[in-house]
Amino acid sequence: MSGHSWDTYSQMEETGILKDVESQPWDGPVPNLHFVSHLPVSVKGEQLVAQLFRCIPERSWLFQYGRVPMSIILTDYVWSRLSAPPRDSRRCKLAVISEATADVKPAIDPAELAPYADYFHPVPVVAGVHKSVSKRIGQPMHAFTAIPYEEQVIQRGDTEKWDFCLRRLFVLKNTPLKAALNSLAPGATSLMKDLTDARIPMEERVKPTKSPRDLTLADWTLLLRAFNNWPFRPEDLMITDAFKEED
Amino acid sequence: MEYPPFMPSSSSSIHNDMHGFLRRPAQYTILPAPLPADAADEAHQHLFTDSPTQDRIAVMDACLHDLHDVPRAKEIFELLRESMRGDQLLDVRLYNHFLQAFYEMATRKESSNHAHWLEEAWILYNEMETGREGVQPTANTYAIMLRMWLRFGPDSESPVQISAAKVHDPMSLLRSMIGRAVAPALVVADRAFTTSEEATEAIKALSRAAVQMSLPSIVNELGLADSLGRQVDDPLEDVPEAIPVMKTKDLSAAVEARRNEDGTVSQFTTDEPAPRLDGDIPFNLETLRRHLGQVILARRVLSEDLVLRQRLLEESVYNVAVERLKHQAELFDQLGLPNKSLHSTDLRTWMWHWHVKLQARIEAELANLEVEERVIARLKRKGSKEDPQLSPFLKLLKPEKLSLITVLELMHLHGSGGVQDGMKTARALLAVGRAVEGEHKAEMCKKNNISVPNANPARSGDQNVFTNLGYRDLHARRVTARKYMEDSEEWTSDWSQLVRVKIGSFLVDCLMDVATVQRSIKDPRTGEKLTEEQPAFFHSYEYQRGHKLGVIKFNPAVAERMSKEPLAETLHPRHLPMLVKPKPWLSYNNGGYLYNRTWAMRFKESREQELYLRHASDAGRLELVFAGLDVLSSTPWQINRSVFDVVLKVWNSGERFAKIPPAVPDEPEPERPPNMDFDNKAKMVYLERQKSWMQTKAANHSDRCSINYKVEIARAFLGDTIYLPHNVDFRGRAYPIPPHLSHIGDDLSRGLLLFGEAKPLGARGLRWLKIHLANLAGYDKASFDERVEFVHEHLDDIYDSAERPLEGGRWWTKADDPWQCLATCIELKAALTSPEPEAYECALPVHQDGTCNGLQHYAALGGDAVGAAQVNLAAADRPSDVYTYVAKMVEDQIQRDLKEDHPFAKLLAGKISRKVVKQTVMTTVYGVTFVGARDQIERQLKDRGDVPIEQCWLAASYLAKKVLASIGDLFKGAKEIQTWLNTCARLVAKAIPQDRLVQSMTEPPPKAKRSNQPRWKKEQMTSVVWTTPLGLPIVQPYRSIKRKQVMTALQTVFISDPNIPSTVNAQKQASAFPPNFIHSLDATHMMLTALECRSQGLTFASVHDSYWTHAGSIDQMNAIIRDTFIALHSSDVLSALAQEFRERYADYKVPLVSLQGPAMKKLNLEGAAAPEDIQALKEIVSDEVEKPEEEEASLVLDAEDDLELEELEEEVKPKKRKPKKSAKSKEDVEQRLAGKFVNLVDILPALPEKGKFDVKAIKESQYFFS
DNA sequence: GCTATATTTACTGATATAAGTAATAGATAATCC
DNA sequence: AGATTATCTACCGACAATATCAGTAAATATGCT
Repeated sequence: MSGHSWDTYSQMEETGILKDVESQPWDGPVPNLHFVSHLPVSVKGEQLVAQLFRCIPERSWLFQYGRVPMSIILTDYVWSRLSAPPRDSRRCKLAVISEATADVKPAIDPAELAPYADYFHPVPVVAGVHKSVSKRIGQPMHAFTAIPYEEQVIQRGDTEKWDFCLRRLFVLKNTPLKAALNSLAPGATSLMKDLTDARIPMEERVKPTKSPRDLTLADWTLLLRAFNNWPFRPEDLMITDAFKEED
Repeated sequence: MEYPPFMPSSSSSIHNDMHGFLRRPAQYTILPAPLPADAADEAHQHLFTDSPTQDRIAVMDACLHDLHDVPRAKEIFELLRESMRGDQLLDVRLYNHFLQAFYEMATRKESSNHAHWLEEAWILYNEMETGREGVQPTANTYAIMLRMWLRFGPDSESPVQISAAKVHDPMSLLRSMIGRAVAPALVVADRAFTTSEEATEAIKALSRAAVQMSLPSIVNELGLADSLGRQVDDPLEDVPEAIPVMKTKDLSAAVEARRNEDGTVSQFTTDEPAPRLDGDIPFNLETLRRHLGQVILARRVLSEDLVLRQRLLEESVYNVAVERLKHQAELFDQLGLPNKSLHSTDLRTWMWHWHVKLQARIEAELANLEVEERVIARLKRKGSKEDPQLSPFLKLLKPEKLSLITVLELMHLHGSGGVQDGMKTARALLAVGRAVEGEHKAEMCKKNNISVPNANPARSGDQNVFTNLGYRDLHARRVTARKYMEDSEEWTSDWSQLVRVKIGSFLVDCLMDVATVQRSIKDPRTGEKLTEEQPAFFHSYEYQRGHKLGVIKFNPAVAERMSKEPLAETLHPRHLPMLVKPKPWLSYNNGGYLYNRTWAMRFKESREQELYLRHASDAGRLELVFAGLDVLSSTPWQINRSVFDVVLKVWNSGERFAKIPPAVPDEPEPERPPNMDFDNKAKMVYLERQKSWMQTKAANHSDRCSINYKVEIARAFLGDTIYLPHNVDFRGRAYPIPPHLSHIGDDLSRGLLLFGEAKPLGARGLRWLKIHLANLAGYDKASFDERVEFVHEHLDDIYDSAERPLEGGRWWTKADDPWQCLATCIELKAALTSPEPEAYECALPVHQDGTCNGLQHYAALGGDAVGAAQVNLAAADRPSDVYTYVAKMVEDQIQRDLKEDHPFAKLLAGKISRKVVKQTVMTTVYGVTFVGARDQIERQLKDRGDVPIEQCWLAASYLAKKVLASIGDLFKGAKEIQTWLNTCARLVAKAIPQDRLVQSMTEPPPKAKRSNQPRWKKEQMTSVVWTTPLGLPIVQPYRSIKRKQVMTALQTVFISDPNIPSTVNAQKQASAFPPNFIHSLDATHMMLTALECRSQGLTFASVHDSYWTHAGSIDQMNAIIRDTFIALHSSDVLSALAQEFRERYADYKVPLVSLQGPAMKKLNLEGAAAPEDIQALKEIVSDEVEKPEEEEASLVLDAEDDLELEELEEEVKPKKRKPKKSAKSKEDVEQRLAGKFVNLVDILPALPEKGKFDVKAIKESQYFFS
């Protein structure tokens, strides 16, 4: 049983372990279920945390029970990506999604989690830096708790669109929006006028020179609204990656 | 051993000659390995040019074109000549080009610059005369200078005074010509003269000079040239090749080109007085050229109208395409429909409009660019690093052509690279750049209307090419033809990847900017119809395993349109069969298509391959390779009309049929499960399905596009005799160059092709036709008699298939190869129902395939009787089937395991079919590993469906071990040889040339850049090179190529610079060597067979190890196949290879550090005498150390640091003496193992012992090839 | 006028990216202390 | 010296990651006598 497998959770339900969990309405109180995880120090860990946040707007996975809080221990590296504010060089897709979906707060003072060897296993092979995965072992750790917002800026069913726009635009994370928009779809530059529309209050408008990395959550929300209203928006948002063919 | 009576044995002299040829003293092409990237020096430039130099040459070439910027060209030219860089690329034709350009500048410019340019020309000519720069005047040179003298010399109407250079009068030029053995007749017929008047003038001038110099023979020759120019064209022109050589008998007797050893034409002699000048027929330059061409090429040149048709075919695609687009657009305009929606749905109309707009845009942008680059050029200092200018390149073609190329290339790339409705940017940019380059080169090829040789140099009736004399003659003729052809062609330089990408990006960027479409959709909310003008293309990115991938995508409106109508417009002439016999291969890059530059070998990204080929070609060692290719290229084909009709019907129906995928998917798109919004698992499954559905759809579409090409090509060539020009891959295997429709293609392509000529079957041929049919139907494991019987039993089905292919029982569609089966059914029925079946003339190719050809060669090499029997090298009553045998071996082992209650044995018992092991057995020749074998078997098990899916993987693991072990047991000889080859390659790849060793130790590490790589690693530049018995040098290309990002208008693209040398990939070199070596052998066998078939008058074609000829000729071909195989393997191929390694790598050293790996030890342990081998290795080491003359072998090289030489010597000396006594101590040996070098040749393992099997036994094996 | 220094520009190399390590995980050569 | 760890994983025939940023080298501007 692995925390990575969706089956694990449905099996837990089947076995009745979660029987005493009371479902709460989304705008109700936090359910009596709390998800705790120590992310594996590997690619899988990053994958998992990203997936979990993306379940929030769809209210899938444990969020069927309501706004289940998550407490997660993770490496400094992943944390910095997850919590990077606008303009930060590490600002990324994950940061925007987590900011949009949940109130993420540090749970433990990172200093309490150091030194690494006192609290964690496995201990790094040697203190020196190795490569890739093993170099991350021994990094300082962070812990946070995320409570999904009652008010979701990502509407149910819109996760795909957010995913799509974020992915495409973060490719050109430091390129002015008016140029970067082009890679969204043919004619997508026309979205720019929605972002600078005179009817929008001045402070809410998004400057065409702003780059994806600098966009605030409000900016993204505006952008996605425009995208959603755009009749020419692309259709297949799910299958967008190139596949390498075999035989 | 004797052939069975029905196999005619060929004349024994041929056999002796071939055996003799294969045992001739070896001639290797040996060149130094490339130097490490950080050690490249000037001397290195001689062999390997760097990219900046290549760019400079290309810019210069482009500047010269149409006198675009002659001063700049000259500037670069002088720089290059001065620095001696890339001088192997500075062809004499380039010098001539400059002379020509100077001449034209002198004639064109109104200003007073005449004298300047003329002076430049004479200076350059004088330089050429000295021969200092490795180039010598050619006929073209003399012609240009003569023309210049006539136009501007003191006797001309407009004399120009030249003071700064020595000017040569006709006498001086003539003297030089004679000195260089250049025939004056060729000079006066040279392409430099554009009109008959000019040529006449030249003849007069030279004649006068000859008279003054008292050279009657020259006077005669020129008189002859004059009269040749007045000959009427030959009325027999169109008679096919059967009448060889020349037309007018008296002329051929009168004129004899005397050829020197190197193939230059020195003189025309005539026994008779010069023919009387015929005043009635005016002198015609073209006529003279054609006649001379025949004399020089010693063969008929192609008739004018055939050439014209081919020329039209090769040059007109773009013209045809543009006409079609235009026509379509006009059609819509004429209909007078302002209706935009109609307008917008037609792809061709769109393309036309893009083309029109793009043309204008290119012109404008190019003008900007030119100004910009001029400014940059003025600002930039000389010598500073600069990107090559683009405008000269873009000026090479007219904007309309650039525009069309861009549009067509982009449309052509639709769906490539696994991108939905789009393409990878990098590929698109390169493709466009390459297309522009190719088109320019083609234009240059077409520029001069030169005679094209027709007949094959290795014509039947010629001297036997395997004899010394015959070979030399072949060589001499080829060199002559080559010189003639090359001197008449424009020289063009190759562009670097960088230039291609930049050109591509310029054009694509323009296109994306201008191309728009009207896109209409229904607003998803309001349902209202919306129309908007949108870009037709857009640039975007996709991700592939977290890696960014730049893509160019089509607007959905365009994509939708494209998925419906496949475009035939994007076909390129280089992708089509030829209407005339391909130009014989005159050298490594001259042959095949008449008006497109084609290479005799397909290179990987490896300059080394090119270099070796060029050297071998220039040294005349490739005669038989070229001759063999010429045989394959000159096999005539035709489209099988009956099959074509059926294909067309099926195609137009759009249905799935006999491997043709349906036009619209026959499976519905997977539905979104309702629970996917909250069930992640369901979502995943859905996405998976969706993805695979899309993939199938894309695959179907690309299949249909490819079939569409085939059908279109077949349609275009219905009723024609066509030819497929061939070249070889780097191992020497031959392939037809046209990629779409050729006999090497899929079943459909093969079914659509027939030999160009039909030949009577005869009794044996009829039998073979039946056997062929059985083979195609999949009934190929039985004896010949049984196969014939099979056909007799299915005659009804066969007749039904032939008569009513679609309406009847469709028996043929169930065959393994349905389309070929249909073709054969039709032929067989036609034969059997004809009044005299045995006299029936049949054009269908009948195949003889080697059974596991790779293993056959291994068995022959190792004299392995057990293996030989398995692959039908030994005679037997019925064919032996390896796959069945191996399956049985595995099954037996499973039965044994069963007794021990092995769980997988229980699961798999009785399920080991032939099919399960087939792929693995086949791929052992390619060195398949355990992992690969397991995957293959897993797939097969899953296919069977009677093994639980979740157990497949482990079961496959269990089976793979057994299968591989069984194969190893069965083909012991093969395994040993494989290991030997692998070990040799591994050692070679780790070896370092001696001079590098000393040098790299001596010179301090360049700029103490922290290198974490040990020096010896960086010095590993040696690829495995060997020479096939036919003389073809083979260079394994595997290196660790470094790619870099380069900036373009759209994005950066990640490309490599093939000119930057990089270290070899030792693992790949080693693992690929066994298959490559075997393939180089089967290629040799095929070539020998092709040559022999030609000399015996058989039509021949091949698909690597499948040899084709007419049914009636099969017996004869079978004899030849066996003869050539025996000849090949009687020459002790492996010893020759070992010997070649010893010579080629004589002074290469292997660092012992790289032999420490377990594989090396294991390899030595695995051998028959494991401990002895180890001991031997140790002995060698101590020998090395003790030999005083082997200084460098005992150099200590620390693995981590680059030590100074002094340090080395100090360290070495004490060690050198010490080990003598303690050589036996294991620790000592091991200690000395680290950080030392041994001679590569000393540690090459001994050849595996050869078994008892005598390869001559195949004479009696019916099923060897069958 | 001319070199020394400051500033700008060009170039190179490193790094992050997405996300069920593409559908899969065992052997082996290479690399670290 | 010996364990650990990246790298394959069937040959050929048709190829191929990229935007951004930090650090450095080179070029230009500024400063100084």
